[in-house]
Amino acid sequence: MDTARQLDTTYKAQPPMEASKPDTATRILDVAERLFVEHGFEATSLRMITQQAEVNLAAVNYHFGSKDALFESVFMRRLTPLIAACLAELDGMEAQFGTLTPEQLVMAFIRPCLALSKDPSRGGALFVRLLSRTLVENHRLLRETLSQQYSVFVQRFGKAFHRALPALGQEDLAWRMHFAFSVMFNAFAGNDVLKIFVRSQIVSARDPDMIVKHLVPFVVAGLTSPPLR
Amino acid sequence: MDTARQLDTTYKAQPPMEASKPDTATRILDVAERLFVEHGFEATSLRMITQQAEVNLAAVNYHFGSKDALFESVFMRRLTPLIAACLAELDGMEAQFGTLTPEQLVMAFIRPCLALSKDPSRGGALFVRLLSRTLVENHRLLRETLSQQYSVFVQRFGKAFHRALPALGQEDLAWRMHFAFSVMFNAFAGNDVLKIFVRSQIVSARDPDMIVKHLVPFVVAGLTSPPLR
DNA sequence: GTCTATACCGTGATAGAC
DNA sequence: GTCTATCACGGTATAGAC
Repeated sequence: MDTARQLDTTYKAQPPMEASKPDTATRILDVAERLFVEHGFEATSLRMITQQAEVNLAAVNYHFGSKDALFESVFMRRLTPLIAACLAELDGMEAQFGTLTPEQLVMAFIRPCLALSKDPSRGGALFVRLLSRTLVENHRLLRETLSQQYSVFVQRFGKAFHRALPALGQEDLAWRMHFAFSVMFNAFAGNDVLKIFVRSQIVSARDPDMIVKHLVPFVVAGLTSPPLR
Repeated sequence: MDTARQLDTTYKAQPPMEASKPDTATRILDVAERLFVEHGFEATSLRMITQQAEVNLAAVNYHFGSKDALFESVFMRRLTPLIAACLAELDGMEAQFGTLTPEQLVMAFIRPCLALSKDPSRGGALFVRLLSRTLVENHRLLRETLSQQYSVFVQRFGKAFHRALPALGQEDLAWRMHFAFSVMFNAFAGNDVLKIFVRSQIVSARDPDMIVKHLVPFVVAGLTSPPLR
């Protein structure tokens, strides 16, 4: 078919009615992303993915190697730019303000997350949920890949936090960063820990701006409380 | 075999060398608990469980109905007493001190968790990890069961928090409780959000007392920060 | 290089004999 | 209560078509 089009370009160079299909690998990624978000990793079968993507079952293993590797690809396609955006935001704010306040630091991380959650073309709010949930759940598939690729992120933010909170010792600071990112990832994951027990209409509001409005003061208060001892 | 023993009780009423085996259902529960903690739910097959428990494969479905229901049983065997212990702790402290401080409230929840994590006969630290991780991950298997059975827990603690933090509005309070329990469950889950990125020897310390020492001030600071607006 | 059809083995579940 | 046999479905590997 491609050769035919090349030979006779007058005969519809692009099929007019048929929406220009992305290539096989991209179709798989798009469908897999949606299904992983909707049903979770385990509950999504390769046969569901390949059927909706209109590709052969074996195409997944050909292009990605395994279901695990496919998940990693789906995940990294979004996370890599997000991490870069966070680092850029941090650099930009430090260039503008010098040493940042804890609140500014928290916002340097949160703002790109908010932007991503409002951009449907990059997965939108649903993907932020998948992303956060995967980080919170400490997914076996991502432990090695992430620690190799994104140690810069923690080192960079770690230094910034150390400058913003000079009164804290190394150990104290490490714990607080750990807790702070726990809350933030959990908030974006949208898993209402308390809604498991009782339906709380208030907290289950999915509006990201609403989350941030309450989240930031909580985290900043925890970070800036008096040093231990 | 049972009939033989009943007819001739002189012939070893209890086999002497053989350690008295718990019944089938209990053996399944014990082995399943250990394997679920070690390998996770999906990675643990019924064939692994029944083999180590020395029971037939079909015994699981006979006694529990399904793998999902087995997980629920494993889980509830530990969670039900834990919830009861938290409520008892709260009642006891209120009887002693009247209206509690936010720190006392947090401790009313944390102390029973600590006790459980130090009791190997009830699953110990490993089970607390499974429990917290399951809550954090918002496991599909537990959503309905939990919200039905344990709404008392949130209602009871909600009232106590409301009395301890009278300056906060309903909405503000709900968010802060949500964040507070997020951090606490996450801490006990032992999923170091930051260790995903970089190996932090400091935070990865699994000593529960160490966790609490840093966790409580962080949570209390977040809870007691000035009301919004 | 890409894609397809198909076979393989492990999984959870279940019916029916004992 | 327990066991055997069998089922449909899961991820994966591979041989071969284009």
